[in-house]
Amino acid sequence: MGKKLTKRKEDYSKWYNELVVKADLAENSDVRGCMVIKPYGYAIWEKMQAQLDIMFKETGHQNAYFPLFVPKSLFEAEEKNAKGFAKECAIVTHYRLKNDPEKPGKLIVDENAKLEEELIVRPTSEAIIWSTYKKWIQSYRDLPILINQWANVVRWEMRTRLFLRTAEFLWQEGHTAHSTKEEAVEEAVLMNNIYAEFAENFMGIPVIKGMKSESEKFAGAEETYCIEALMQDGKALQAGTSHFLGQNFAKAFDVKFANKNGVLDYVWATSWGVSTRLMGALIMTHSDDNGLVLPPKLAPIQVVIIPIFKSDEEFHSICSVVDPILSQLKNKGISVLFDKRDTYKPGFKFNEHEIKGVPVRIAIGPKDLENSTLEIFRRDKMEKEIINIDEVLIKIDFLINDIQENLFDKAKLFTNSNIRKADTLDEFKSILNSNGGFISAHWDGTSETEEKIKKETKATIRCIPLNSHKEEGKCVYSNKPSIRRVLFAKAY
RNA sequence: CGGGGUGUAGCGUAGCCCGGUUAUCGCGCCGCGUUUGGGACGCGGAGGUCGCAGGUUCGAAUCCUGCCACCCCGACCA
Repeated sequence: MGKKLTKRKEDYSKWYNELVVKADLAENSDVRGCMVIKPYGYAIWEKMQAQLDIMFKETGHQNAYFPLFVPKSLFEAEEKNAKGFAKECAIVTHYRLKNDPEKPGKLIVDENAKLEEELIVRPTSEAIIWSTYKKWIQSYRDLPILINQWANVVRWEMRTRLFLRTAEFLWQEGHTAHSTKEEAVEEAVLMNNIYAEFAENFMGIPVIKGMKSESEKFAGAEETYCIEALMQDGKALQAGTSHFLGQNFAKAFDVKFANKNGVLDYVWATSWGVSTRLMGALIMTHSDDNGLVLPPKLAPIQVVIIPIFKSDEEFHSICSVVDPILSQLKNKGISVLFDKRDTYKPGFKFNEHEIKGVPVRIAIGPKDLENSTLEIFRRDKMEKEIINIDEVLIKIDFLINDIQENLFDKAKLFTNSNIRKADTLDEFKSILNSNGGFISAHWDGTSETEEKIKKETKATIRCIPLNSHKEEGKCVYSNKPSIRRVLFAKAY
């Protein structure tokens, strides 16, 4: 294993992969396209889950759990949705194995145990959930239903990448049912806003809120709202989506309710989700050549304390200084690790915790004991300073807030300075070839043009930004009239 | 599913073209000693069906055939 990571643009994938493995977040598993999330990586995911869960519950949602298997007849009920996912499904066809008569000790599929109806391993749960909602909904008094599910899903992608695109991934999926269109649209927008708030305030990832074009919309949705983020290599990453599903699923699964006037109507729906892909966004937004950089709000270890000692005696003197700091930090709810391992040298520990992105590091040794000082280091700026022991709590408080803010500000500056306007196709192409990033350009609104631009440049419409104002212009490709700019980028 | 590539120790690799002692080196791992304020050093050690199955040959990691797996580029995608 080499010692340094080098994040050159052309090697960005390699850099990313090495980083994920070295920081002990995850690794490729022996199962095709699947990933093992290691304890340290999972701890970050748990922190993200916990925060999202709070935000969902604050907005009236409840958690529930639905089956992993979707009978094919349910799966195909909503045609657009089924068609959209058909090419990437894992399918259960049998329920039993038997001994191979030809090869002792080996097993083969028992053809007698063929399922009457195939089961699809959920690529998303709309079908199974809406078939259930049908039983739950009769009256407007049963609405709204605001449910979220934490689950794994399977999408048989041709090419996979740690966290960004794995055959199996973890996510949350919200599925809500409403009595009016307005309320459902409001819900879809609300959840997109919650995703944006989470991304920016907790992950330190600036995002652009927008709507998907027709061709990028979720299969089965009327509108797809999304948050898009820009990675350090100039490629965009879809970080979360929230869909207004109209009455598509209600019609497909025959979910009707009696309104206040006693008239039957189809239920209005939304669904929304974020996945372990957010981990990829986190890694690619903040990390540097020294390894992972974590925002304090998501760091499993916020502060690491490294003792420097030669003898047991020295170690005990250090402990007498460190112990009160430990308990004070714990009382404040700050997660701290006292790395007292004597099997590794301090220099090794410094590097290890840097690779793992621990925001604040404290080193304390004999010199400090003499002077009542300690060394404090911030991971984001790689700066260290010597402070008096009395100041340590105040300093840590300051750093935890400051690092969180600094990471966001830095990423925001990067994103903002990588949104460029293009008014001709040549300009468009030259931006893509030199800098990457988002390109704000006029578009005639047709899927044909979008497709042609994609073929010619590999860039796609990431979103139609929600905050964009109307502006008369001409489509960068077709020259036809356009009323607003949209954001293009090469995407993950 | 098209086009290209790679399989050698836990990881990364040399050797293959041109067959020939005991399969190379680095990291990691184990033991002992010295070290410990930025990824320690020395000495010793363990670890291999050379992807699998056939074939050619006195002899195969090396040549041939088949199979399998994985990676990269396309199409697909959170």
